[in-house]
Amino acid sequence: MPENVEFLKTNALFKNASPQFLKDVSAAISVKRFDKNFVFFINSDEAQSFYFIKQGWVKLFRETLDGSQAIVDICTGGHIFGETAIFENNQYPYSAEAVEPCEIATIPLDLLKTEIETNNKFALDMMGSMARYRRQQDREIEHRALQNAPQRIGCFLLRLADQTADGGVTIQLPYDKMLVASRLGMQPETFSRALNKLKEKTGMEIKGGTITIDDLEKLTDFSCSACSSSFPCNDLQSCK
Amino acid sequence: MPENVEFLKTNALFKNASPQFLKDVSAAISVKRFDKNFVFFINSDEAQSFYFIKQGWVKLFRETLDGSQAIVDICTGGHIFGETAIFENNQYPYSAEAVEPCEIATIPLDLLKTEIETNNKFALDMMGSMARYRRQQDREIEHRALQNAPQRIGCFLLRLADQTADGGVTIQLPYDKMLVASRLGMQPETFSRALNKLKEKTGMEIKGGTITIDDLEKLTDFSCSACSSSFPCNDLQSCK
DNA sequence: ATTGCTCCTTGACCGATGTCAATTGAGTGG
DNA sequence: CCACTCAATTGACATCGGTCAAGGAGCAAT
Repeated sequence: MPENVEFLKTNALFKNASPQFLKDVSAAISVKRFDKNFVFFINSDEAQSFYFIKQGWVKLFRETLDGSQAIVDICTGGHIFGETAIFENNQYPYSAEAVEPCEIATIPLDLLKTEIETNNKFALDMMGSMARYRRQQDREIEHRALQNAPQRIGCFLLRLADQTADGGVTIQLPYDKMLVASRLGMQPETFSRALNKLKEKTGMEIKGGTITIDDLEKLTDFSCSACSSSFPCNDLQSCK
Repeated sequence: MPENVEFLKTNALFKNASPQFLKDVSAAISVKRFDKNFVFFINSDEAQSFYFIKQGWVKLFRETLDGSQAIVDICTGGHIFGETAIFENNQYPYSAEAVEPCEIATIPLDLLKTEIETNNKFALDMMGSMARYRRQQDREIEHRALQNAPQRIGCFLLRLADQTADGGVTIQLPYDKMLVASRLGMQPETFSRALNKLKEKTGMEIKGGTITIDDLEKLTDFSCSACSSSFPCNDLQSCK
């Protein structure tokens, strides 16, 4: 396997990639650093490439004419984005922007398309990846419908936390509180207030983006009651 | 193509199905009528079959411990459901219930799985189907975040209406108002009030489940302003 | 240390939606 | 035709979250 594409293996999607695909990608790939706020593409742009995140966070979103944004997803290292354009007449179905400096590999979509069409194992992995995303979206819709703001935050924190930890747990917010808020579909003000309520209910400690809680169960009791998943939603992988 | 499976072709997913698959399905398929409220399976049941709707409406949903439901989808003739269990360790990821008497074909999941694994064209169609569903879900999340209740209803009606019609249009609600309400993620009371507001704003006429509007543009003006899709969201097919 | 910037928090207020209860209306079966 | 049931509407009220505006806190550049 060519050295310069070895990092692809951190994404399960590529575990059955063909040698030919890897060779082609190796020849065509471009890895670069991008500044915060760099826009990779915007919704309905003609798609030439998909992207693999080596490091940093990227925001996927759509926006209305009046400027309000709906976050589609927020991805980080090991994840790809823009690949769904294959099934959308080669148009990106959302916009993508770096939310912090990041290191990104750009790969021609054609190669991915060919690989899907010719390598059945890969196609299966792709479907698995799409199904995982679907599950995540379904859960998202359910959460927005059935959980209130503090519960949604709690659920979000649980997914960041090490579920196996027994004693106290420290959770680090992966990015801005503002961004977490929009990721969860609420305003920054609401987020701030809801986080406070969560603190009251569970006795967690909050210092900037660092949150410490001595008993995870308090959090699950509070958050997971309004969710259809059985207790810790550990089946929820992050995107793709 | 065996006669007793010809109806499968009403779903684009099966247009590249292999002769062997069709033959196997033909031998294993069971087509039956089911009463209203019949439960095909519940969330996390072990999956043996997937289902093809010949006629009637089926509700896909998940529910929390305390009994509140989140509608995943509401499907009708030509659509399949339960097939995603393939990617979910053979467990159904939601519950399915008939919302009216319907005619349903039951088909072993194994056959579908084998076909996906061995027929690449079919696999590609499957991915297209999954991508379409994904687009629908993304749109759904966006709608819930950015549109208010009357706008969501308007958007729903637009998708039911014949977009090409120029003069007056008559729209028939496909099922109970209660069910429409939960499909749109709101309470029946809210739905009732929001529909009234929509009526005021657009001058539509409502008689039971029949809605007449003389100018569709009034509806798009009102509903589509809070949506990122360019005007008539005609790219939105119903599920699968 | 000072300035300026952005993120975050807090307060006050309001509108949208959910909740509870009562009533009306339509369809069904006796 | 009447009683029953369930869908649908309507009213009153509570709650949640959004909006607007005003600080405060952290941080970088000077």
